[in-house]
Amino acid sequence: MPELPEVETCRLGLQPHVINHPIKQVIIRNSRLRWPIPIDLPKILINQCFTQLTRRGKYLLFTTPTGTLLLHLGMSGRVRIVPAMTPVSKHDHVDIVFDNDYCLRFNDSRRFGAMLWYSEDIQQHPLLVKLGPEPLTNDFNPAYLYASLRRRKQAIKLSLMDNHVVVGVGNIYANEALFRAGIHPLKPSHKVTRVAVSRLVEIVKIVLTEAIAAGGTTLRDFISADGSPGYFQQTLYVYGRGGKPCRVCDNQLIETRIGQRSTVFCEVCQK
DNA sequence: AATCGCGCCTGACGGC
DNA sequence: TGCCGTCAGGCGCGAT
Repeated sequence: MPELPEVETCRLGLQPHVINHPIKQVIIRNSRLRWPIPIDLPKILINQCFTQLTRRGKYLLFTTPTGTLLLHLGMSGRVRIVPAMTPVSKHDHVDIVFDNDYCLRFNDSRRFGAMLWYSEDIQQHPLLVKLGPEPLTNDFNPAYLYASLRRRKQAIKLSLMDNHVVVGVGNIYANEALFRAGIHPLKPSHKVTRVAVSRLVEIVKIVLTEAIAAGGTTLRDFISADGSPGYFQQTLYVYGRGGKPCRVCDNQLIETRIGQRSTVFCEVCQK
């Protein structure tokens, strides 16, 4: 389940292998992802190069001179760079083959992912245009978040996971950031104090940055491996630890559901 | 505009 | 061993 740090790690790992390598073949074995892969994608991409690989939220954006390939990994999506001759495995849905006979291979068992083409300004794409700020930029700052939360009565955890508020904070990091900021996940958004909002902004940035740094250690063998997810290398305080003792105060962690998502917190440390 | 619940999908896991 | 139900979860979307 890639969160922003995994997507960023993926971007950094892919970059040297996909930029400025002419594409000679595109193989679509299964086009039924969240939305169908455009049928004419091979025709569009062949003989082009990706000139840039960027990220917006959890979307990877492969720029070409004629448009942008948009890739989302959903829950189970993985991309690897492998020799084009490598035998395919179950759920290997797409190969983008470069002229050096390596290919970008997309595998996605649950098919929540997406691969789309957009020939206009990608930032205006319907899936991107309404997204909130990137968490690691200065657009995500205490003044912005406080103003944004004031209009919202829903649980702070839901706001934090809402792409209109800030992108890239999924369930794992929402749980972790709220714990580390000492904020109860059910607290109504507009009741979180200025001070707590400031702390939350800072913590979100720290948690994500740490995770990206941890992911970086797996980059070395990116070509062969499906890099193990960065968050496993990060100490998790609450996620997946319901019923276990809090790492800070030893009190038993509470597990509940907020918006159909598993939520773990410490009722002593989080107010 | 905010908010809520639904559904897409497969693999892992527990119970019998 | 096998079958079946349940859970996991990003996130767009439609309804309110």
